[in-house]
Amino acid sequence: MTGRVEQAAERLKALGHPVRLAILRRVVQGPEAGTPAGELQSRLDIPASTLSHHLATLADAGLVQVAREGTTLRYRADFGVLHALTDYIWQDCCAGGAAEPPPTSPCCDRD
Amino acid sequence: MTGRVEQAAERLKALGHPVRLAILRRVVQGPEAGTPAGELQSRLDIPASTLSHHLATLADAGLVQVAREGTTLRYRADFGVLHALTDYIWQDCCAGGAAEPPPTSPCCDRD
DNA sequence: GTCTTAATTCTATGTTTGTCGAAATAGCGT
DNA sequence: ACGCTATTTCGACAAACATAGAATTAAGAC
Repeated sequence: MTGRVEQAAERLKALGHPVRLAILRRVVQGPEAGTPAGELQSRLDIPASTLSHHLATLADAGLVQVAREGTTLRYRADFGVLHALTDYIWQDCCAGGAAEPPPTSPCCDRD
Repeated sequence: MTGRVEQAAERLKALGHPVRLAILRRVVQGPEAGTPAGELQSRLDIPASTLSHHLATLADAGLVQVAREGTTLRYRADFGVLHALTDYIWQDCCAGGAAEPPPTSPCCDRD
């Protein structure tokens, strides 16, 4: 029974590593059906075991999902979870503050 | 010369801890001038040294700012940085993907 | 069954983190 | 200067994390 805060923390921590951020980026930019681990490995040029470890961290946090296709495993991003996470930051963690209206709003007025 | 990815990772990692998330929440909900460390300590009921350690992590990441006021140190959230971080996730890390339009937009349509 | 490819799990090692009591520092009042 | 309060820094320790080579599992082709 992990609480909401713990879950958000786990996900943020999972994102909190340069290599995992790079992995996520590649996964996001890859095909919607998912990117094979092997392709990530050759693109990012890191040992397979290290990559696998990071992928497991991301998958455990729910940020990516896996699907087997023959001998290859395809990883794809879970945008819903990612979304819920950024929402959490503003709506659950940072709501109700004196400085509530941020300098610029979170997404809709970037120009 | 820390790159953009490394900086984002550092900030996400700083947020990736339940206690620090709780600290940030309190800081956000506190006065705009900043919340004294002592008040955070009594509210969160953790040892002062532990709190100080977490505050340093948040401050090093740039998520909170400190200002001295006599003997007390007031911590306040840096909404700009927080904002830049959630923006980074969608605009730099997750841009250009097949599933680019998220299920719901990051902030402006929550009802 | 054997071979090959894809990826994970095992094992080991060094590094970083989290915790917190004790000691040190910073500022203010007297 | 002295005492008092607020907060940090030090020191120690266990736990978790990151890395990566070696061994293993999984699936398909022959």
